[in-house]
Amino acid sequence: MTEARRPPARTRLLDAADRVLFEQGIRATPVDDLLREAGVSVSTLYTHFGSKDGLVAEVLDTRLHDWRMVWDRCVVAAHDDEGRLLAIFDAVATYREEQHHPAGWCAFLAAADELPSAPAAIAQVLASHTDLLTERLLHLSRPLAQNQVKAQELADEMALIYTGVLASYLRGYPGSPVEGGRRAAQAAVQARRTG
Amino acid sequence: MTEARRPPARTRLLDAADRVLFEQGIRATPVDDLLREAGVSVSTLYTHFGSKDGLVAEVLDTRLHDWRMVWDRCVVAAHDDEGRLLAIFDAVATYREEQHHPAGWCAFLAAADELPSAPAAIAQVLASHTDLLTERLLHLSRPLAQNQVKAQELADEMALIYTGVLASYLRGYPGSPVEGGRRAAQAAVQARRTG
DNA sequence: GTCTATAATAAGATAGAC
DNA sequence: GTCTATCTTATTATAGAC
Repeated sequence: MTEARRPPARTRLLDAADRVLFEQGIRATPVDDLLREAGVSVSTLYTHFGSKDGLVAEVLDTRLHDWRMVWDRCVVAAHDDEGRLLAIFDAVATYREEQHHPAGWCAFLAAADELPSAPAAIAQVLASHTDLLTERLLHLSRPLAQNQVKAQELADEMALIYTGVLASYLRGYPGSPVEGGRRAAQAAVQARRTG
Repeated sequence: MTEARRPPARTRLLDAADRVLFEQGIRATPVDDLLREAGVSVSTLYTHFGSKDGLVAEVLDTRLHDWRMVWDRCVVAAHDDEGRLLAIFDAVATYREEQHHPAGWCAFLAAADELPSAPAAIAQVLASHTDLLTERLLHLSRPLAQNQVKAQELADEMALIYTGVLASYLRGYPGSPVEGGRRAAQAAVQARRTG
């Protein structure tokens, strides 16, 4: 049996944090759990990341990068304007299945809730995530709206529905939020077409 | 000047907890902050509520009671089926303005995120809140849908949008979630009418 | 019986010495 | 990487005031 080479401690810690933090809750997870899960020592954490918050910031950064790529891919795969706007729901489903664990809801919103006085590193990732969301949704809404105001309204509704899908995983209801989200988004698009 | 009578320590602590816990974050708020804010001693907390979680459970219970009443009022004030379904957004606006502080997002979702291994008392309030939401939305959706399946779909979309409105306060975008939520909900109702 | 004040205990985050 | 020390926080215990 060829033995798999063990990744460096820094990588193992990042992976463990990504796996555990957002299932157990950020604050609910003691650093000891992460250290045990990763098989690293306390010093590894504090020399590489400075603090638990520093580790969280790096994990969030990786997640933002992954999310952006998945969303990119799904937008490109769509074949018309409506499909490109609705691609965010494909992206949510894909991201949860492929990239990260189907448990948990949204790492960014969880961080916003649990770390209200977040250090700059975390606050900045959250802001980048929100910027990506708002700018891209507005961009994708434009072709489907008669004017700039209507486009902004549609984009806001999309952000609302998307956020609702994520938070519904936390609530545990409805059972398949992505499907309901897609239906609600289609209705919003259609309303702008007929109205 | 007639001096206002000071409410009992138990009440002061409940009020302080309701004010502070969901603005600062549940876990981010040390009990000392609540004690100082309420002007009570440590023993008061532990004799009356048993633990910080016990206090949280009681505050959530009060909030559920208040929310149910506000929602009731707004449903009764509406004058047609669509208005009664959409009344949940009036209720959100009213609840935030009148009953509780406009900061913070949703006490129940925050508790679900921050206290994943919640004691029974808290888990039960959260379940009651979700039950109220799902049952009432389904009830109010029935007159607007041709059959039971469509009614359930509409109710799911409403729950999604409602949850999105609340979580949008956490995200800080869109700026006026209630308005976008109402538009999205109207589109969902209309889609079920035309489709 | 309700409340306060204070100290002791235990767990967790952080930091540094080795 | 281990070990130890410090700081914060939740919790409990003790003792006393109204």
